[in-house]
Amino acid sequence: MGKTPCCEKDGLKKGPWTPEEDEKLIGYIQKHGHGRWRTLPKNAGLKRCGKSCRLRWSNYLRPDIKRGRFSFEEEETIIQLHSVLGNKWSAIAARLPGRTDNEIKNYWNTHIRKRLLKMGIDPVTHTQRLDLLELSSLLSSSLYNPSSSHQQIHVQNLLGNMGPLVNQNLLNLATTLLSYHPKTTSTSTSTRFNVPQNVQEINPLNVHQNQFQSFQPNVQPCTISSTTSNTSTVPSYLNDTQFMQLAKMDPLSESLTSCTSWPDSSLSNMWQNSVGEQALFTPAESYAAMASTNGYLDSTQSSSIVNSLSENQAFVSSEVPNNIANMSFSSLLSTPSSSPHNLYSSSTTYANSKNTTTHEDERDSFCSNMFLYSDIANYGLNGNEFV
DNA sequence: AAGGACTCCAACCGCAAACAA
DNA sequence: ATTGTTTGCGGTTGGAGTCCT
Repeated sequence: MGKTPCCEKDGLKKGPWTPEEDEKLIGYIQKHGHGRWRTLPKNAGLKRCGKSCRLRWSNYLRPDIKRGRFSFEEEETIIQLHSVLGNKWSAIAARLPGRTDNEIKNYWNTHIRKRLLKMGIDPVTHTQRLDLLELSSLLSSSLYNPSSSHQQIHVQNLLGNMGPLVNQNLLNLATTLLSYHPKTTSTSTSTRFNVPQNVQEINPLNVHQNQFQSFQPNVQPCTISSTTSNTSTVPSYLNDTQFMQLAKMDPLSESLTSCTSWPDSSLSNMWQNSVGEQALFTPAESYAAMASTNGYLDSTQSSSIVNSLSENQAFVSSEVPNNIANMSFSSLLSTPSSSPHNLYSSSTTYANSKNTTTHEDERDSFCSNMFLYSDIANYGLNGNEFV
């Protein structure tokens, strides 16, 4: 099945197209249609190969091509489709009217891919990068296991290997956590940690709820507004301790994952004190986040939950001060150390960000939220089931 | 102001599937 | 069924434009 390369004949032009060539090509196709691409250039008076003409037409000159920057909706579609289709650019392009596979491919490689890497998301698998999960787990266990000096070395090696993907905030935090172990120091909680100022500004709950809901309308965020919510599905016989015990025994149990509000207990107070009045997490999700950092779970349970929670995982525990509790792991990933990371903030809710939030900044936030919930979509579960 | 580094994207290349004879 | 041709696709490259020092 030989193939004679159509472009190897002498005298055929390569490289950028001139306006005159474009004109000739457009004129010919409008008059005759493209017909056979191989014979087109000769008929149209172009010193180009048919392949080059086809590419120029389909990627640039076609009248139905939409030019200009990608909209949020288009970006959302690309990411969503890529998580299902992979690098099937033509299949993705078929779902985006006016966009070409080449354009989408370029946009993915130059913008989206980099942004995902920045957020610690593997652009191939669309999941949290394993090395970062491992770091998360190690940091957590180092916090609550004073004898894990070998793990501290491991963490430091890991940080070293991650190179440019780790920003100064993460290094500072890791150093701080490893230096000031809560169980090995006798200082008060308030002085135990030396968290960089800009880290304290990160609030994982300032998400774009509208975007989230439009992306995954069947998932309803759980709002914890009252400790005695009458929407509670927690069995009424469960008190604080029993809730914790049940969660400890079987954190993925149906009775817990179906909880939409807290038992009437100090648990909810603790959680709300940590994250504020409006929380997007169910009690079970919140518990899982706390339990995984408190070491209540074994490694399998922990990693399962951390995987499920994805971006939602927060370093929350009664022993961790609020400024750390409010911080999601991914929010520490590589960003210019001179500017606060606004991964979870909108331009209107981020109190300490500059008012001149850029389009790219908004996309960062938008993107992160989409991935947060595209994982849920992948599991085919609703918000209360995915713990 | 200069030039080196970096980014972005149009265009190219090679492969394989689809089609035609 | 076989062989040659066309088309489509995804990865890669080159160079223009921009940024940084």
